[in-house]
Amino acid sequence: MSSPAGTRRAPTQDRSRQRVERILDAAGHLFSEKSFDGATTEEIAERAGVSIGSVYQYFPNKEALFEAIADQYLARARAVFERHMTAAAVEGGTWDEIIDRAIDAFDDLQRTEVGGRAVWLNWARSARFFAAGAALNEEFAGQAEGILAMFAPALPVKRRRLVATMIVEVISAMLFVGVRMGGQIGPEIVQETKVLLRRYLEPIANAPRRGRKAGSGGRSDA
Amino acid sequence: MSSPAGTRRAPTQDRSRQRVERILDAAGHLFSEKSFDGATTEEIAERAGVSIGSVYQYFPNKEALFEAIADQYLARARAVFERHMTAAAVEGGTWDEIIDRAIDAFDDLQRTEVGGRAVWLNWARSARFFAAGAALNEEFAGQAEGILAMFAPALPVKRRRLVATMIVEVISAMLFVGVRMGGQIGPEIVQETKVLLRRYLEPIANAPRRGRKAGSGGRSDA
DNA sequence: GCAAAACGTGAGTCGACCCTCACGTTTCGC
DNA sequence: GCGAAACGTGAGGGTCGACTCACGTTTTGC
Repeated sequence: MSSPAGTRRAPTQDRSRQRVERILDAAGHLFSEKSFDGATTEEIAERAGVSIGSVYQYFPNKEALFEAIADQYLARARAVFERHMTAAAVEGGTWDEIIDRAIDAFDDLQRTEVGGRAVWLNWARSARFFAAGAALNEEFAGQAEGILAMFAPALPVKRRRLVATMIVEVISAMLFVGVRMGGQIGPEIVQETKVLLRRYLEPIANAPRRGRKAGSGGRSDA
Repeated sequence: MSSPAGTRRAPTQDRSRQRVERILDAAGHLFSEKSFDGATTEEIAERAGVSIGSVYQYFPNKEALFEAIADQYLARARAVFERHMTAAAVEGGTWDEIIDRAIDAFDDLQRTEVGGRAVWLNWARSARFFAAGAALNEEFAGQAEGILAMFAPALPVKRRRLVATMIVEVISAMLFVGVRMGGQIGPEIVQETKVLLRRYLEPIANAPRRGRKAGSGGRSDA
């Protein structure tokens, strides 16, 4: 994902590394405020307190800026998500707690990471950015599937995929609402999303966690 | 919403009315395939089989094209939605049937109306189009609230608004998935969305329809 | 049939924006 | 301290795309 044609110098000094950070931060803000096409490279440079030439010193073109942001966000999302999930697994959390943690993790991430808004706003647009978005959804759907496999082993594999997709889409929708609302999601929306997913998933698996065989008292979930 | 500054001639002959139709159709397709910024006016004219001059004969600028599409879509959405809802009310449908009908209505609409994809893809982007999107969500949330008032009178007003918002957001998410998938939503996603909403709304109101007092056996729904 | 109005055309204008490059400045290695 | 490498700059080139306008064609009203 790093510049096949038109490679640029990689920053080696501290000064330049900080500048690259500032550029990416400015780009993230502007891409989420005005969309990829709406933001100009000039604006990005200005907001970063840098000349336009400096931007192109490290990024071959405008799209590379977006890709760098998407990569950063993906990495952070992966880390945050995994941290929450393994913590929940190790601490022996209940099903409900897993859901709550997942939603809180994304809420946190969205609240602290500007790149997230930029990515969620722009990834569905043209075929150009489809890759980044598809990677995100694949990533998360895969994680969700893994968790479903743990907590609802009786669920048929094919249906497991569908349920995982629904979970990811609902959470995506919540994040998108955040983008629409200018970056922050109201806490009552977050809370209600937990309710929504709990009720959806309740019939699928409500046993505490492994050991007990799934299906004891649980519905069949056609 | 129709051109305050830079007004253009309104088509009076049949020939020109058909041309305007073709232009809007082409614009709808291109806006949903390549986004508002991605589509050029030249392309739109070409796809409509019309010269660029003809486009500007009836629309003062590119944004006016989008606004016209949004208006058309809003009108059709309102009509389809109301038709389904009043039919359900008159025929004395159950709670579940109302949900199914609502989802089917949107699915239908999205499947037949190109403007829908254009609107859903582009409305959240810049502040320019926020109005159209806000109008849509207001419209639908209001409708949902009305139905909730009918079927779940015990639900506090404040919470009713939140639940209505969640319903609209979930359905929006489904429509957005359709846009991502190139225009069509898989039937299994549609089906699963019904399941999702049914389970979410089940504790809120599952009495058949008025007459019986709400809350008979139903949970309190904190 | 004819004038007038409506309609249709597309080469051309104008501004915006991505990106380059030749030249100046700072940091590094020794 | 000094040469070299890395870094920083911003005016300007080149392209692209929204929009215009002067002129030709079709339809309408009578």
